[in-house]
Amino acid sequence: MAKKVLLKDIANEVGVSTALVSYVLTGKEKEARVGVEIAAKIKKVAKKMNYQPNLIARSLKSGRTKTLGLILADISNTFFSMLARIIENEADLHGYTVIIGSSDEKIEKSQKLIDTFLNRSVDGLIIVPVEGSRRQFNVLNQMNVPFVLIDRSFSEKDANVVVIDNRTASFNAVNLLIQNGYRRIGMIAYDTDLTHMQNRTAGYKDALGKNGLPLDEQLIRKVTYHKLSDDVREALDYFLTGKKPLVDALFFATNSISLLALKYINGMNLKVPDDLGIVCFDESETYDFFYAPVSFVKQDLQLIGQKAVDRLMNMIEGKQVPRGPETVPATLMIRASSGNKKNSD
Amino acid sequence: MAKKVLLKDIANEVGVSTALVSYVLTGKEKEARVGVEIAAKIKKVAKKMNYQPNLIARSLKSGRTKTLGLILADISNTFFSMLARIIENEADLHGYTVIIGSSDEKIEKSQKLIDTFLNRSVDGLIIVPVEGSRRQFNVLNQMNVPFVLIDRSFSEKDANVVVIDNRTASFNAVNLLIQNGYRRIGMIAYDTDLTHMQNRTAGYKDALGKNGLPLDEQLIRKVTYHKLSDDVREALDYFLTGKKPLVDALFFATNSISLLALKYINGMNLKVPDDLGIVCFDESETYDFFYAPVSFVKQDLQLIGQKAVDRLMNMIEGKQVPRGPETVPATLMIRASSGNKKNSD
DNA sequence: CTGAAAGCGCTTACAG
DNA sequence: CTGAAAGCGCTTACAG
Repeated sequence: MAKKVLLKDIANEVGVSTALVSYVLTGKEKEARVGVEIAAKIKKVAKKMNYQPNLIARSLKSGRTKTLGLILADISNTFFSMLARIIENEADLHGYTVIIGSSDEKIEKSQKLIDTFLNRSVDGLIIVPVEGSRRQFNVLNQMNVPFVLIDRSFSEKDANVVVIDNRTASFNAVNLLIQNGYRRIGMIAYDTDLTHMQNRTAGYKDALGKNGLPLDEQLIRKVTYHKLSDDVREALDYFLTGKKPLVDALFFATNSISLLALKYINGMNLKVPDDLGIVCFDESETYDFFYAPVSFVKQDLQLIGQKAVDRLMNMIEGKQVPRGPETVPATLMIRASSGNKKNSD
Repeated sequence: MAKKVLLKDIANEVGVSTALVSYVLTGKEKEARVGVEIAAKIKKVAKKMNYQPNLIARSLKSGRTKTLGLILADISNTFFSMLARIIENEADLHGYTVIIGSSDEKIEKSQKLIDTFLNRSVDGLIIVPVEGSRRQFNVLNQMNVPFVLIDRSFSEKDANVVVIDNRTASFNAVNLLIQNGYRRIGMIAYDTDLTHMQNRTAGYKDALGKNGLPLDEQLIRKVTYHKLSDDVREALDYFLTGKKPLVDALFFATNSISLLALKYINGMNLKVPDDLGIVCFDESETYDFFYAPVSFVKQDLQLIGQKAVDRLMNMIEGKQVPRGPETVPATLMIRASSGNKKNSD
């Protein structure tokens, strides 16, 4: 690299100490009561020489890097890449840069990313937590590292979480299917203790209960992230390929599940929404292209990203942050896939 | 944050100087000829105390950050988020962390990201260059900053570019349509001087010429990124909504164009591939869901990411890098949307 | 109002 | 084989 211009160069040029230059260039000329003329001259010279501070040096001294670490499940999944984009924008508004990593839903990867980011002295972390990784956050808490969880958490009382109201969102989705005349509604969900899944399942049950429909636990099929494709296929076969289908509608608990399921259903000998009603979770471009445009639960990603960054900023600056999860509303987008199947009844 | 354990702490614990600890922990015990026993002890204690080096301090001293800057057009676009994922993985294999930013195809944003990344002392940059931003790279060259361009460039002679063979890929796509009986083939492309577009257009012309079809410049419609939706719609209306359609097949030059076009065509009163053959550029989940699964040019993103990172690593390490662009092959994925329309002729 | 100096946590020539 | 010390480029109490 070429020789960069340093504080010292400016100091020499102007004929003052580096201290003055530093004060002026970091906006502390008032506190340090730097002479007005000298301050003006320093600014002018700095500009002329196109001075760019060495942020590494500044960080070493200040202990702050103006950098956030963001750990997602998978940046190549649209849901997360959109979130990443928003978080980068929000962070930038506060003068922060973001480092991103994908955990692939694996504890070890998540831990490795946390370690890497801490070694790089990030000022705070935004994390989509992985099943079974609770310990990681106890450690972070002990270390006093500012962090906020997004999308999911481990318990309702977790202090620093920004999530949608999954239970209500899920209730609305399933309730829509019921209102539209479907009666045997199956669900495909992840097999995990994370709260977002728990709540989505709870919302499903709420909707059945509220409408006086019986709960059949067999109609909630659990799938595993690491063999998702097979599991989804198996679940759909279970639901639909018997002599008489077990369900007349399905609710998919995430966009990754939805994508695979829709692809498989696309090749099946049945018609959505007449033979099968569908509501999915999370947005996807593909929903528009399914022959019956897909109804889905839309999360307000902008708001999630914004709240997560705001909250983290407050923690970093040592401000008091309200305890308990921060909940953001979700919207049910009603399209063709969810009925009206039996309006004529 | 909690008190971190420092080199000094280990030195005190073992009863040696920080120099020895540093040598041992950075694998220089051989060169520094540290005693075998003392080395073993240092390692043991470091492990016991869970020492994590302060990478900021190391960077300040060494002048290297083991960080790469990655500037994409838009991380929320699947094409780029998949690429980002691959580049992160590849960089990690070399012990590097990646900072990502989205330029939104704007020169100023791209410049701002470059400045931010340089201030953070990244060791190198991987950049998807923006229309009209050529100057940025002259400056980087002067500053001796290692960087490689991906996906596009400014001229064929550009030294550090990793791209697919766009001209051939495009030729193959259009040639397929012609082989399948289509005769009046339109193209929607970006209005830009960047080489990838130039080459995709050239490939289109090659295919017409090779097959003895006349070139009608009116059938190449140029659209602008910043009003893409309107422009694509306008182009499609031009092509298809006259009394007699002007084309019987269309070639879309990027996935962003493809997505909008397919959505619009989905609502039109015509049948793919019978009334209209289609080939798109770049992969998309949505292509599977279009009623006639879409044929497309598939880039080898893994190879692009890998070559880009490898090349950058070599530059960073001061190795000789071969001049000229590095070209990666593309694959034509043939599905339903591209015909055979007129096989019966 | 301004300068000399310490210090952030490392790495690495240098001396012994 | 090992230690004392300089230095990376900043920031900031301290002294004057």
